[in-house]
Formats: sequence, C-alpha cells, structure tokens
Amino acid sequence: MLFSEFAEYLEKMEATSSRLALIDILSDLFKKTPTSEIDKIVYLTQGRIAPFYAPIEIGMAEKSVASSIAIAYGSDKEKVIKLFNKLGDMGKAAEQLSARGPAFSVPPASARSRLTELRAVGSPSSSVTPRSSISVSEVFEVLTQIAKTSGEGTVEKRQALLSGLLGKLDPTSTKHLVRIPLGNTRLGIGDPTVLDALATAKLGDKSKRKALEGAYNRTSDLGLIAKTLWEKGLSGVERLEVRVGAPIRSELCERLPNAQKVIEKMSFDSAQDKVGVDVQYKYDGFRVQIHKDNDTVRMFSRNLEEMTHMFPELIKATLEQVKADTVILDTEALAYNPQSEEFLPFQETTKRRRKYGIEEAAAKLPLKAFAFDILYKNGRQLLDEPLAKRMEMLKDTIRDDGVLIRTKNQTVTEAKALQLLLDDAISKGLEGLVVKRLESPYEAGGRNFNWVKLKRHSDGELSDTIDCVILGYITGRGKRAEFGAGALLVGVYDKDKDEFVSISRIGTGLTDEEWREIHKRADKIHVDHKPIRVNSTIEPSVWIEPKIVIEVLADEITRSPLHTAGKSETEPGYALRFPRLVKFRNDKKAEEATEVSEIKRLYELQYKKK
DNA sequence: TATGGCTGCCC
DNA sequence: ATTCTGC
DNA sequence: GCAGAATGGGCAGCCATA
Repeated sequence: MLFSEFAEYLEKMEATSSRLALIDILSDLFKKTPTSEIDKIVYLTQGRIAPFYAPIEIGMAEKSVASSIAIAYGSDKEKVIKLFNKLGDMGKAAEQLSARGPAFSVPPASARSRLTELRAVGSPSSSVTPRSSISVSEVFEVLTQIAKTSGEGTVEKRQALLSGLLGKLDPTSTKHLVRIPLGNTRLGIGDPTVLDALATAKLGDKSKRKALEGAYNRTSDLGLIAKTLWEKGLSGVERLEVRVGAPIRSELCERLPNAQKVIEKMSFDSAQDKVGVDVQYKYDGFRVQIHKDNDTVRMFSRNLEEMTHMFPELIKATLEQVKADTVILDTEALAYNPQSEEFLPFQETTKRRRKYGIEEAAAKLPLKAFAFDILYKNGRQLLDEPLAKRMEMLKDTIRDDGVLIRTKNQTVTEAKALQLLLDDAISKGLEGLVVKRLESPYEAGGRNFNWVKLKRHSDGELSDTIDCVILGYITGRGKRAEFGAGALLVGVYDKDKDEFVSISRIGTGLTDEEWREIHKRADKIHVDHKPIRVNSTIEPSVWIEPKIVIEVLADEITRSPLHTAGKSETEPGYALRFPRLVKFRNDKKAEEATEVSEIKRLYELQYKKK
C-alpha cells in the first residue's frame, strides 16, 4: 500500500470522533491491507514500529523532528518550533511548511546524500521516486533504520533519514508521518479500537473482539495478533498462548476516593450478595513481572520493558525462594534501608532502574519485592482462576524468607474495617491500599473495578493542599492549543527574599472552559520578561504578573533539581509529585500563598510516622 | 573530560 | 501518575 | 463506564559540544 493512501485513512480518522465510525474507517483500511503489511500498519497507526516490549525506540522527538522538518523544507529549527508552538502539533507544522516550502524537488545537500541510501534500502528500483509514491513498507523500513542508528553522528543521520522521507511525501502524508516518531497520532485510536477494527475487518463484526483481546493480553503484541489473524484466522489467534519469558499485560487499578465508596462498589458478587473484598498494602515502588523458567529468570516493567539485568538480587531470590519449575509472578519492588528496615521514597528506588553500576546501586539500595499475584505455574496459565485461588497458590509457591515477600492480605466486609486498615497503612508510611474482588480473574491489560486503589490523599480530607501563585503559562498541544494555555507554571512565596519561587507546573484539574478563562485572565497581566520578584529557571511561554492564586493538591513533596522553591547554593529545591489544581483562590493575594518555610515543614513531616 | 540537551520510561 | 470529556 | 488525550516530577543513558 502507498503511504499516501494510508495517510488518507488517517486523515479521515482524525476528523472523526465517534468510536463506531472510527472502527469502520480503520477496518476498511485493514481490509485493504495485505498480510505482508498488516503488522506494520497496526504498529504505525499507534505511532510505533514495534510492540511495547521490544527494545526498539525511534529516538527522535520534538526537537530532532523539528530539525528534520527544517532540513526538508529549507527552514530552520527555531522557526519550526515556533510554528509548532502556535499550532500545537508538529504534524500540522510539517504539513504547512511542506505545502508552501520550496524543497520537494531540491532537498538540501545534507539530506540529498542520504536519499540515495534510502532508496537502496527501501526499493529495488533505482529510478527517481516520484513524490508520494512511497509504500508503507518503505516508510516502515526507514523508521526502522532510524531506530537502529547509534554511535557518533546518530543525530545527524537520523535527521537526514527523516527529512529524506519528508521531501518525498505530499503534505497530508508528512503530517501523519511526523506524528509517528512522536508516538502521538492524535487519532482517537487506542488498543481497544484497533482490536474492534481487526475483528470487524476479518470476522465480520466486533463480536469476536474478546477473543482477540485475550490473545493480546497473553502475548502483548498487537502486530502479532493482526498477522496471525491474517495468516491463520481466528483459531490461530486463539492458539496464541502465554509463554514464560514473554511479558503479559499488567492488570491495573481504578481509583475510588474513600473506604465507603469502595465497599459500596465492590463488596457485592454477581448475584448481588454481600461478599468480602481482598485488601493489601500498596507499596510505592515499581511493578516487576518475574518470569522463572527453570534456571532462567527474566523481569519486565509495568509497560513490559525488559528489566532483568537491573535486579540481580531478585533473580537470586526467585531461584532460591520459588518452589516451582516455571512461574510468572506479579510484584512491586522497592528499596529499603537495611539498618532501619524502612522503605525508601520512590525517588531513591527509581535509581535502581539503570544499565550500568548495577552492583554498586544494589549494595546501596537493596530491594524487597512484594509478590501479590501468580499468573502461571508449572506449565499452566492461571489468568482465569479467581483471585482467591491464585492467592492460595501463591502461598504454596513462595518460601517467604528473603528478598521476595508474599504480600499479606485479608478479607474485609465493612467500610469501618477498611478505613482502619487505610489509617494503618498511612501510619506505616505506605502509599495506601489496593482492594480486589476475590472472585475476579486476572484481567491482563484491564483497568476496571476488580482492582481499586485507595490512596492517602484521595479524599482530599487531609489539608495537604498548597496555595500557589501562577507565574506564567505554557502553550498547549493538541486540543489544548486552541485554549491558548496547556499548563501553568506555579510558585510559592519566599518571605525572606520577598520573591516567588517555582515549585511545579500544573497540567490537570481544569476543565476546558477553565483553561480558556485562565488564558484570558493571564493575558491581561502578561509581561515581556520574567518579573523581578520571580525566581525560576523554568521559562514558561508567557510570563505573567504573580497575582493569581490557585489551590493545588499533590501526593508528595519531593526534592527537586529544577525548581527554585527552597533552593540554595548547596540545597536542591522542592517540587510537587502528581500536582493538580483543585480550585481558584480569588480571595487570596499572591503574598498570601503558601510560604517556602511551610513547604519545608510539610516535607519534613511527611516522612515522620504518625 | 565535563556538561547540557534531549529522549524514554518509571511513577 | 491525575484529570477531563465524548460517546 | 470505557477509551482516549491532555498534562505532572524526575531518573539514567546517549550524543554533541565546550
């Protein structure tokens, strides 16, 4: 298929918001797609060239794509970025420049030298390729080349490869091509829609989506599902099984604000009889899916990236403590202090996610891994077993005497008891609780009310909100482009220095209407340069006078290498983890915002056990 | 050799 | 991660 | 309620450049 034809389908989808209509368009595209290209088309519609878990990354984002566009159309990077900021979409920027740019016929020399290389890779014909006659497979091949490039000269080579492609495509195609390296197709299409469309294209309607979805959850590779469906039909897809050593999509949690809501929502079975729910502590580390195949152990992150080499102690613990030949465990790993036995904050744990210096890091930041589910044991997949059964099997599978620890769980029926457990978790300095339906299977890839997290700050009843002053705004992308603002730079008040210091950007918590309003209000007090009383190393798109106060909720205060709140020559600043706006404080003056001293106090307080 | 820009991926 | 919105 | 698209802080790694 020609890339330009592919782009026409994407163009139609971009203009469509109804999911049913999107499924129709996408399935029409799939119907036209031959077996040789179906997996590629599936990856490309998702702004990828490989499944999530493959260690293949295009390695180009905003800045280098902007450079490529500049090279292709004889502009410069700054101009492209400026246009991008105005339009909120790099694809649209490319489309505009390509439509009026001078450069289709004569790409700059730097790009031209690469074009011959591309042709050698992409197509056997050596004749001049007319504009827009490039196939999807050729584009895919070049993107793969870009991903494979490494070592000295990488940046230039990648930009040359991409600009080479851009120079050979029509404006609509460039718009959609450019969005692929950015991993953001903005089409309103996610995994579920692709599954519906695959089912519709090949099996007549979407009634068989569940079967495809199950196979996707077991294999985590949407391209593989499509290719198998095209080659071997539905029965081939159904034969795709869980493999030890290949990651399974993680089940995720929904959220509810308090214990009462959790009980109301979860403690009834399918016959509406009152039943207990399973409750576990929620640890603030990262998800590790552990696969043991006899002597071989592999590990994967929540997003299925390979993490095996990062945690030698988990490999050792798995081999020592797991009483089964083959097994897949779902765990949460976090660093702790062996002297005090206390768990360390996420900022410390995350230093274990590394490629080099593994042994040193392991010595400094030893891990514990809490196993909370078992998905496979001795040749049998357990996804369809109810949680209660899996928890029992987990008990029989792990020797609980080392780095690997079975997560303690208990059954609760009343909101009061659940609240007590939440208080208990908080007093231990943990993140909160995870509540699960005992009869639920492991719904890989699903985020639904079978698993619910109950966090410390969910209900906002704790007065951990902070009053911040808006220092400026950052222009938005996608639909936020039209609102004028997509994020806010906010700060707190440093009374000693009488200045406002940055503590976070805020990108959520406002309705569309509020974004429009705040943009209007901000523009009325915009200034050309950073105000004298503002101290920030982060530059927003537009500075404003520090006057508007907002109430901000966050889960945690962290030490920040970037923000200036509390920062000195020797000390890092403070920042907010998971910041969101809760309301406007039009009753407050800027100087009445939270003070840095108060931020410091809250920071110290949060690690003290209550 | 040190630093900083950029990117990808954790939460 | 959190939050909002169209369907 | 699902699905998707906006957006957050901050870490390590790669590459370019001073």
